[in-house]
Amino acid sequence: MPELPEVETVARQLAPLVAGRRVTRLAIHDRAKLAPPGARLAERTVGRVMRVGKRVLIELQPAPAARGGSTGLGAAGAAVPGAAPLWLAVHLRMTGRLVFGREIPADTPRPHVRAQLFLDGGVISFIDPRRFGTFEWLRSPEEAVPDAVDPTENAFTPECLAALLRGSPQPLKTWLLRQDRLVGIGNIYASEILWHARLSPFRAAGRLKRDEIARLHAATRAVLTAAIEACGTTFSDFQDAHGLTGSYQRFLAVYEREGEPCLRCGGPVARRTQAQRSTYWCRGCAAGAVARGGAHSEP
DNA sequence: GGGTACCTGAAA
DNA sequence: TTTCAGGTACCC
Repeated sequence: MPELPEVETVARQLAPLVAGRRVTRLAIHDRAKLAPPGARLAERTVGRVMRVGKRVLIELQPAPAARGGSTGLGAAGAAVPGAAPLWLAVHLRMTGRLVFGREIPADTPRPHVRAQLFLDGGVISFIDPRRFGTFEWLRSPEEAVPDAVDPTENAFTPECLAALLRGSPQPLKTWLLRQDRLVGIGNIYASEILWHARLSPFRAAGRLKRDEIARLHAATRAVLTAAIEACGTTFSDFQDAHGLTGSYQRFLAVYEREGEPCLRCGGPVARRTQAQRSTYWCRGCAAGAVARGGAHSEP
């Protein structure tokens, strides 16, 4: 379930459930996707849980006994095992989910449970049918910060967006999926954002006019904000006791609505494969922008 | 850039 | 049986 709003939702919902709990052990049920942490895990305490880009970061604070010096160094200057900060960075990719459960499950994990972090009074399970998800150990959250702008942050302004777009010949939809310019937008929200901005997915990203960039900026902010408020978009309805679900699917304007009437003009929603992914858009609504800005192989 | 690969399950 | 799926790394 992972675009920016879904990952943000996971981090927000997980944080209060796990903060302050003591770590007991980590279990990897899948082939090793995660190297040993290189530091002691037991006796650490879960600290912050946050989203960075599309990843969830879980802070594992040093064990109290090892916390004596804030430097994490012993008297001889050697690193004290367990004293260094440690962060578990999880990328959910296509089908990954992080679920917190209060009961410790039996030794035989449920299907698709690839890893579990056992805590006092509960367990964080990583469930991932397609096994695309990834784990990584970090020493600080800064290591996860991508060289790209987070569209929910204040630094994301129309001027910032204009600078990012400048010179790119890529079609807008493809450009929005890049993670090295703006982080967090995936296949659902790319189509949704462009519909709200009344822009064709096939326009060259670097050729937008000032007012079009303003519309794209506003739509990006509005769609992501609304999706976060709705706790993201959920299609499959797993019935876990503590599974996370969102409700933004009720607000989707074009995604998976091929042939249905456009909510704005009533024309049919179109679908076309673009860079091996489905793009949904309304020809009629995007046509105005095309007429003014010039088509980029508009079908 | 585009194409392919990584995986599995659901739906057509 | 084939196609499609919320992502990204890697190949020419």
